[in-house]
Amino acid sequence: MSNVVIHWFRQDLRLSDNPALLKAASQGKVLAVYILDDKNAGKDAMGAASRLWLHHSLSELNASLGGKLNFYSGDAVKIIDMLVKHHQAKAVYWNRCYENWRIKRDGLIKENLKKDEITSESFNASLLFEPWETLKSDGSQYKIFTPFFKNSYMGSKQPRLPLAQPEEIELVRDLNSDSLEQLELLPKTNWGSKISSHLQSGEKAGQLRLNQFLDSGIGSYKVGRDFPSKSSVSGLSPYLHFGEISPNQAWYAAKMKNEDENSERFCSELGWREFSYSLLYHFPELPDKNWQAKFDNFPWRYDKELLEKWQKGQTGFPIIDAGMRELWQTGYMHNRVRMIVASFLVKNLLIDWRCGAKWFWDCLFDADLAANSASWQWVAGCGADAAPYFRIFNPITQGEKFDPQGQYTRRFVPELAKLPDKYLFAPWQASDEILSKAGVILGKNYPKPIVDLKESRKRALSALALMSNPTS
DNA sequence: TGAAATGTTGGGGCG
DNA sequence: ACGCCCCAACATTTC
Repeated sequence: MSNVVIHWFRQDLRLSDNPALLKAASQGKVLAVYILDDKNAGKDAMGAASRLWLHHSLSELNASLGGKLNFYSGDAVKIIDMLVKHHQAKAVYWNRCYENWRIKRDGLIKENLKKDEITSESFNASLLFEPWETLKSDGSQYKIFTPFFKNSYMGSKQPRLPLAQPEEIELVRDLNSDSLEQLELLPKTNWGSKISSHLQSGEKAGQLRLNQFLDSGIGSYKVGRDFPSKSSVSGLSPYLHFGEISPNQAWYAAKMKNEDENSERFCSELGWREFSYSLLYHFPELPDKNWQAKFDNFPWRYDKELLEKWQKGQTGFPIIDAGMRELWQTGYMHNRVRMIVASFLVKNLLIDWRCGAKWFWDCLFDADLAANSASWQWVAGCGADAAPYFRIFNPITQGEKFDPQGQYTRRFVPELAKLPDKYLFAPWQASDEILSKAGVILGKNYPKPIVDLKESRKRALSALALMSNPTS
């Protein structure tokens, strides 16, 4: 047997605070691999934006490994087996993932390795606490966020402190591996080249983003995070998703910076990420099935035309269109706006939350099965600790409240840039004179609203009320 | 991590 | 000075 061990990179595309890599580096020569496994992912295979981000992230990781990262594409079960045999590896190390398809696949791989008497060990590198560590005292999972977070994250138990990166990794190359380009992660459309300018992936970029957030964002996080034109949010979601930084690094960096309401709020947002993972782990069908079964017969309306108008940012509601265009153009959407556009799709258009989740899955750099599924279910009202069915955002009010000067909306809906603030979020209410002065022709260079807010709100309320209480 | 409808209060105009 | 109406402004309830 050789002195080769395998470190299998997955959602841990970093060198620092990487328990499995640290272990591997201490055990022998390391064959570092990344496997693009669309076969086992099936319907949960990555979307276009994720792949683009991943491509550049892998490129960065490869560079930091001196070009010695090995790429493969295909069924990881077969590829790991092949690699172990070919290199006579004595051990395989990786950090755990929590999507159902990955859990199943990794379990199978672990079994196979055990049969062949090859050491394998997995670690936690993606969560502050794993789903089986955050159970209630009776062994069941938390269904409400506040006690989940309070008892699991604000008690005596502290998350693991971040680990240093291995001092030295002796890397070995597999000359039969693919090149990064052969994974074909880059989009072939020209959407890809435009959106690439909004992308800074990799561990270094993640650390930089974290430091920028600590310097200029976190100080006003609690209030500022609701305003899409401010840069108070962390912007860390894609880095956390791909493991370019760890939640432990973010958690302790925030706590070290300050222990005030702002850092507390940021940590609780990390908590929501953990809550989503807990939900996904204990209810693997979270991406496909209503967490609350009473929604199973809800009369969603499938309207392709309306769905497409929402996707393209042509709904006639400026704050909605701004958000949807931000998503398409930048691979990102501000959290407050995500809630507004999601509420609009699900409640005003009565379109199934899964249609929205699917679009986000394809368009977001930070697309994350746990967070995306849990958040859509939260907005739709069918999730755990979800928004009550009667909470329906008014896109006019929300725009006025959270983008009062309209910088955000004007940036992504430039055809309305000259409208005065007063009418920016409801252009159809402006007089012909004001509209023409601003160069706006409704139905021509900006759409008329695709639904009546008041009517659609009423329609949603009665449908949801009927579902909640079908007898009355 | 809402919004709209409804209820209450209090100041000002006015006969 | 008084009652009455109007209507913000705020509070409470309901969906």
